Amino acid sequence: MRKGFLILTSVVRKGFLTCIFVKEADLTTQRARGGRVTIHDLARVAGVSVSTVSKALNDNGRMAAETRARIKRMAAEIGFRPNALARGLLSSRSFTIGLLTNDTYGRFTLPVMAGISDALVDHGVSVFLCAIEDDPALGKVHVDAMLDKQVDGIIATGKRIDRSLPVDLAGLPVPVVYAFTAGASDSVTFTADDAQGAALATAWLKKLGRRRLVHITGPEDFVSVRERASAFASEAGEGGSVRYGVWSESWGHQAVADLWSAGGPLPDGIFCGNDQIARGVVDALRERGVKVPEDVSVIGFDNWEILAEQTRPPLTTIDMNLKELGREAGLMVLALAEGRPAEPGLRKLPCKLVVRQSCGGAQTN
Amino acid sequence: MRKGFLILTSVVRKGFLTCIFVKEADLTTQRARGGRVTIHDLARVAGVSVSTVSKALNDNGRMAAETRARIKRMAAEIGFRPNALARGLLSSRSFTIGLLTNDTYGRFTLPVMAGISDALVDHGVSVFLCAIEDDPALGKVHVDAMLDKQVDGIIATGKRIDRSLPVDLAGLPVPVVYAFTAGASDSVTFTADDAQGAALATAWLKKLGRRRLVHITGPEDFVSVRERASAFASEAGEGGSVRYGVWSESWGHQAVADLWSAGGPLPDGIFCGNDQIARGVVDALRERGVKVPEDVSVIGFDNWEILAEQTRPPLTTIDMNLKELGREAGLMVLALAEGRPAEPGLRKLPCKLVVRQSCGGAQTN
DNA sequence: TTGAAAGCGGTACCAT
DNA sequence: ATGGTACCGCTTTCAA
Repeated sequence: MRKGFLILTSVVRKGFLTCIFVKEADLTTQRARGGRVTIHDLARVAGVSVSTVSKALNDNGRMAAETRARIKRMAAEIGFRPNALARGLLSSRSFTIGLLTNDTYGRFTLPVMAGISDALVDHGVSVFLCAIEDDPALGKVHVDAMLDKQVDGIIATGKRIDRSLPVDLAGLPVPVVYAFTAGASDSVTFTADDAQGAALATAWLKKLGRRRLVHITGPEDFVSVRERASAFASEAGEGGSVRYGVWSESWGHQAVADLWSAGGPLPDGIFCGNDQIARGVVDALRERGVKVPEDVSVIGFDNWEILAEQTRPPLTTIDMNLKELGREAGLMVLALAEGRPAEPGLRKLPCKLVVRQSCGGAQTN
Repeated sequence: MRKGFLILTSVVRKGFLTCIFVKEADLTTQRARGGRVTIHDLARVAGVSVSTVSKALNDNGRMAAETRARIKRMAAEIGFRPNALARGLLSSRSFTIGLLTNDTYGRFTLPVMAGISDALVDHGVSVFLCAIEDDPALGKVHVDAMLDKQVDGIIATGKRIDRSLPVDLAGLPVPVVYAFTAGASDSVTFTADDAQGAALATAWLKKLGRRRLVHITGPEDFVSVRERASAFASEAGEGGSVRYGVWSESWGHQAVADLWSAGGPLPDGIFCGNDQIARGVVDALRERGVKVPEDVSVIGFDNWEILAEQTRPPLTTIDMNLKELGREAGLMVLALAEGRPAEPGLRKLPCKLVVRQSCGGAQTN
């Protein structure tokens, strides 16, 4: 079949090929190798050599503008798309990166992923997803697979900045960027600016006239908990107190019970370490007849929309801009993969305030 | 550098190479091309031809067992890993599949992804993640990118079985499998068995002695809502009534308010269309002093753990086995990619009951 | 302005 | 039992 095809096209060489012949050739070839048109097919159809086609499509080399245009038009007509594997073999660039994560639940990873993918798709880069739980063996398998597939770089993401993934990513032949997980000191790591976010939240409570502030948060062994707590403390001043616990609604409930039964002065502003705790706090307050936001302002952290929006009243909270963080991480691996230099170290990206109704203020409607 | 290296190794040909030389060669080569050792390097180091190396490592062709072992040992020593791009170029198999999803929030997609990745990593297959929101242009870009990268197949996942992704996946040169999204009738589609799940839930309520049953669920235009409702109706018999609404906590609240103010006989068992609704129902009941599970049993759907476990009391619910669904979808594309035939059509995978405390019964502790 | 040929890193067939 | 060689699809000198 290939032979007959050759004779056919050689008769109609030099651009006199009609559209009908193109279609036929296209169909014939497609059938032959599963729908893929190669540059050779295109060259035959266009009546030029493969090198000319290559140069025409990549806008390099010099040639008659008319020839280039004709080849491009034909390429579009027969739906030619270059094989990225072959191209990658030559260029040592696969336009592929690997995303390693241990965040199975995905509350943090998903927005980050979306940002990465979003930033990279414009550059023709695809993302391998590797969920490794906390299994070092699985991690190694995935890393090896990625390297075999010649990824241009790797992004490692996790749930907290003070723990590292259970795989060793040092000394890899490709750049590695970390997001929300501890990375090597000579590489770039992204995280949210916990201190700034906590300061933002606390300042908002103060701006609304709240003075007796409490911070109900997660386990003290999280570095982000400590950073937020310390920013809260310095922003809240004398009146502020911090209660450490766990990342759950029930802890929010319990903390409210503790506070209200302690007999001291009651808080009028509560900054919670995450939206789950805030949800528990708001529910507990409602159950004791304390009005939110009239009597007490409550502010969360994470802007976990599905939770924040369904809380009664909807939660004012801090958003860590995870998608943006993902974008930056994506652009960073890309830059490193292309050899552009970057300053190693930890980069803290600013958080933003999302105003709903649990604090009162701007949008109490 | 390469030249010197060649001379060095040719002196020590035929397997007399010491470990020290191997290391040196390894390092030299690594530096030369970014940490990657090729089969040619290995061949030189082992003092054999590339074809012999290839056969040795792939366990085909015949050769002295000792030679094979020696080559394998050296490969391991110098950390040789075949370039998957080159391999894929020859075999037309990239050991890569694409995962297309519009489930940005990821509650459904994540477990499915985990299952797919889990099933495929054992087969050396990696997964491209493509989040396309509901943007047809973005979808096309991702599909084209995947095809360029010669994926062996595509899995399309979504949030509901009665809507399709905003991208045309028909006539692609690779097999496409659908999960939780509408697919072409000549391809394989996986979904949870909504009717079976609903029947399971209803039967559980009946088994616990509940007789006045209500089903509070989502919008009637979801086919899964209708399937669950109809299975509920036939299992519940005369006593059962269905209330359609939206997928939110607030709807759960409101439905309870409606029921309790309607003045009719009050239900003693409520089957909710998802865990969010169930959460709203449970909260609303508690607020009106109705005891769960003593007075009313409530059962959810989805087993969204973070929500189900934090509800007071924790929700008994239906789990759609999404991870298993992902596994099956993964194995299915793999099978199709390898040319193994499969019966096209819709495959409904069974749901399972997860007993917590909101219904009473087995684990009321 | 265009084309032939080498080569990226492997695999497979056919000699030896 | 082992090696030479062609080739997968594309890019890139270098000649014509």
